[in-house]
Amino acid sequence: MISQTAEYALRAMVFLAMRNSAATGQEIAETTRVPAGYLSKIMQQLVKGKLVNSQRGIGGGFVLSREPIEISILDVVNAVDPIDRIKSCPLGIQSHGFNLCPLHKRLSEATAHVEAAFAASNLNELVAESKSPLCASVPLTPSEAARQ
Amino acid sequence: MISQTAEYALRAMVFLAMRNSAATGQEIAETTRVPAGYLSKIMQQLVKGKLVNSQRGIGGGFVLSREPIEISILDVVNAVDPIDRIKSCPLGIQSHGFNLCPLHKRLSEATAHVEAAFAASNLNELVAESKSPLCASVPLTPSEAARQ
DNA sequence: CAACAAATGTACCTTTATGTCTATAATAGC
DNA sequence: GCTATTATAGACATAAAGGTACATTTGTTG
Repeated sequence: MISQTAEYALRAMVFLAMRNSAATGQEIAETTRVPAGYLSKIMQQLVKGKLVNSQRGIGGGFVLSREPIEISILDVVNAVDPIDRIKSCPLGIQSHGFNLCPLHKRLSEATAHVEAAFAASNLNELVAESKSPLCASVPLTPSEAARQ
Repeated sequence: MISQTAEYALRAMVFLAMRNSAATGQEIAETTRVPAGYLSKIMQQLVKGKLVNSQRGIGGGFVLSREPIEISILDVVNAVDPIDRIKSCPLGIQSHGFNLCPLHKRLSEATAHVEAAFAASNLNELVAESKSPLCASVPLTPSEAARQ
């Protein structure tokens, strides 16, 4: 449904939303169980997407650039892994203007619905319903780790 | 949203649904603009998934194994590229039984909705609304071809 | 200013998805 | 049985996603 990268980005953003202070890449990586090196790349994308601010040096780290309620799941996903909505049929008929064939109409509708759901949800909701930071307060069992 | 492979599989299935006779891999590939070699692998997956029957030799090819109305988009997608619905939080907490954290709950709901939409749609619908075979009755313009 | 802590940038590696090619096996018609 | 035609199977190639490692830059602190 969403890429691994988007999943990682969402975990990091939810984690940041639960904190009031800056968090280092290391902290985020450990808590959200994302490979540290890879996370740093993702964080850079989030910085470029203006969703987080970064600060180097001691006491530095990453902070949300605006209130959690102002950031949707869609914002996060789009920052790292843009959903490209089907707008014209990939098979290329334009004889009906920009109509899509029935198949691609349905695929496009499904995408649109997911986009709408993601756009309607914000980080504040996710935090408000959480007691523990994400789901990460319990270590993975070996079989769970294998499934990752 | 769906993989390239699933997209190809769907095109092939819609094409088959519009025909009453068997179609060879070559025919399907040309009409649906799928690389012939790759399509043949996909067709094999559809055979294994019991969605189509195959017949070798002269006059052979592929045919739907049951009525188009009996085949959903979800059937096709699952045959080639199983959607793995999030059932337990990938971060591995089970302290609330099998509850998901709010983030993964939403992702799971989005997936479920797409699955339901795909399950509710059948090949017959797609064909009934189509005049031309898929959207493929008009050749691609160079710019469209580039976008593929 | 020196030393350190953190993000940033870059190069490389691994795995998976996508695509190509060739050989093999089955089927029908002759 | 022979041949043409078709699917099947597998090896191989390429591209993209995911992941690792390390050097570089920037800011903070003393």
